[in-house]
Amino acid sequence: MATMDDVARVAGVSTTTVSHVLNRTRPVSERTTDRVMAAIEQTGYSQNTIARAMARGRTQSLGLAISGLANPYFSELIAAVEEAASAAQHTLLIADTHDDPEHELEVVRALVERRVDGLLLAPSAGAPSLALPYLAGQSLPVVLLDRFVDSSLDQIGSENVEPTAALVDHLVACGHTRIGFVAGSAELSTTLERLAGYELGLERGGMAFEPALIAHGGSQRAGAAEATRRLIGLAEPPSALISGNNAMTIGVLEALQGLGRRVPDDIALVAFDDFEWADFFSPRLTVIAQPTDELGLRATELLLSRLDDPTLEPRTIRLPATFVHRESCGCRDSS
Amino acid sequence: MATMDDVARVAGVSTTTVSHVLNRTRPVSERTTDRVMAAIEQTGYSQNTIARAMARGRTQSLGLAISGLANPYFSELIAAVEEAASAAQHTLLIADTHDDPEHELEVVRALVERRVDGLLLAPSAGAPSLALPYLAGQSLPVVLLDRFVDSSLDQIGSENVEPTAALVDHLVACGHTRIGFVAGSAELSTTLERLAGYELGLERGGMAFEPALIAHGGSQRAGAAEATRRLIGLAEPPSALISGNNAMTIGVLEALQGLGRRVPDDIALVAFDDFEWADFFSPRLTVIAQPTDELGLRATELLLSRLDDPTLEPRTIRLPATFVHRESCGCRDSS
DNA sequence: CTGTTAGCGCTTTCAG
DNA sequence: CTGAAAGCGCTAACAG
Repeated sequence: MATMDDVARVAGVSTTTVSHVLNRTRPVSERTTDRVMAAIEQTGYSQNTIARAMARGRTQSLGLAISGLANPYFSELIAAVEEAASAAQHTLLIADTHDDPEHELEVVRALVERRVDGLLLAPSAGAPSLALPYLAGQSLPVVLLDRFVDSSLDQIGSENVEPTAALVDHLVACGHTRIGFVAGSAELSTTLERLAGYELGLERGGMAFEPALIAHGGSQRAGAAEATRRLIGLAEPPSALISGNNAMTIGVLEALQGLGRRVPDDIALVAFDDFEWADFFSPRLTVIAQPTDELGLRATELLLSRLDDPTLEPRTIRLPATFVHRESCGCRDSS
Repeated sequence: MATMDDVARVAGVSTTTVSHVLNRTRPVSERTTDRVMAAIEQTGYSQNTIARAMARGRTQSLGLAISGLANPYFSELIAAVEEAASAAQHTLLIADTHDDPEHELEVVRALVERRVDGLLLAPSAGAPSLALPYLAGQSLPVVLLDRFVDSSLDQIGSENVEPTAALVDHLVACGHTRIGFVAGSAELSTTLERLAGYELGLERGGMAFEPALIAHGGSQRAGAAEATRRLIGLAEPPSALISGNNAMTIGVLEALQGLGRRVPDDIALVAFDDFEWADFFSPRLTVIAQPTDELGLRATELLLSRLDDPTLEPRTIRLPATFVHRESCGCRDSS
């Protein structure tokens, strides 16, 4: 594979000059430029990012470590981050943490070893004891995504409390009095906040908080199915369910179908997180939609700005999420 | 950030030795090993993949260039490839071609510039005139995924003809006589093959082939919605529809809903490609499911084997796809 | 069992 | 407007 030296030789100039025409980093006469371009063409030269990174001390790449790459929420996030990154001339390296602290540490380490210039991380519940301490020793710009765990770092995510409360408000308005909540992993800040929103909604609706109506679904599909079965198996089962995130929503529906309960005829269901296809399948889910595009864009901007100026004060940003009214709540009003 | 020299200095050995203990690439006394490990700990040393790649002439990474990262079919593929790659100690660099020849060339070039050791590519329709010729000049091991375009390269994908014919067979068995087909981009091999399967099924069912019943949906959701409207608008509209891939299936349903046609009551629908959640939403889609996991695994093995031995003859592999009977076909039989 | 040394392919002073 | 030369941090002969 042709190197810069090959190009220089063919063009009859120094590698310095080749480098400068490639990077437009100092004026080069038109004649020389042409010769170099011709030589590049002729040799089929292709830049070597590795060597360049080595010489410059930065890779012009960003790392993105999240869980469940296939999760539609994260897919949209990836697309947005990728776009923002490449607009700023950065490549994106993506890794899946599997939401497991050990694995997370491993992939974060891999990203560091690849010398990404900055890192976007959706921290797992165990991050504060593994990945984050590791990162603290690496002097690498980091922004935390989705979940809030360390205010000494830049963090960005959605509003959780009020939107979840809005879900409850709506169900209450629909006449429900027993509302079950399929919650995520208890260690995640999002879970805690959505639970707080659930309680807030209950309170606003003048309803008693009943611990038995909360079932932990572990943020994953299987756990949510399990949790749903527990809720439905209650002596006084809920007449409406709230699912804490999109992966769990699939699990809830799976369980409901297994139990022969139809949505919304037999039971109402609303959820946190939207699906791209939610309008075209039934039950048509009433949900809270996160502003994933903006989340990805702003997160990347946050990171890039810190690369620019590492002395910036840590920032925490909350973006609003919106209520999308469809039919799984079983009401006809547009509350 | 600590370098190997720092570690060597602290441990009181040469960098050579540090390198060798890190890579287990030649015996080192236990005592020395311990000193080195301690020094690594103490300095917080983290390997530098960039420098290592530079010195070794390979990056221990593979590139994956596909379109529609969010597409569930590709998401599963990514997961499988990633797993196989990391099992073989390779990092995966993922890029989205957007199924656009120009953009594809750009991302393929970016991957080459990052010096991936090998490349997995789901070629766009225009690949033979841009990305492939470029790659031909790069002496980089490549395997083509999903779509077949160049038998001088390794290629792997699913069976398309017979499975699509099976979809038709089933609809015929359900009593349908006018079956519409929402086809993908006309330049893709998958589209051609699925069309061939459609015709084959028609023929086996003793039905006339009617060009008007084929509408090109451009492989994307929007185009498929459009195509569906054309089909439904026919003087003699079809009583059953076949969608050529998962992105288009969403578009078909979108259009059908807009037209107030219910599946399967007003019209039957079957599709190529399965969805993870297809069992829990209605219409419950009857589909052909591709063996995405195996596709990803085998594709990666193909690539790794070629890295091992570049002289191998090019191989073309077809994997079977399976019929999954649910309810959108509107029949109760389990044909 | 360990160290010396010569690069890998590029960027970037410093000098003309 | 152009070049020489010194690295960037690591690996891998080669030598002991």
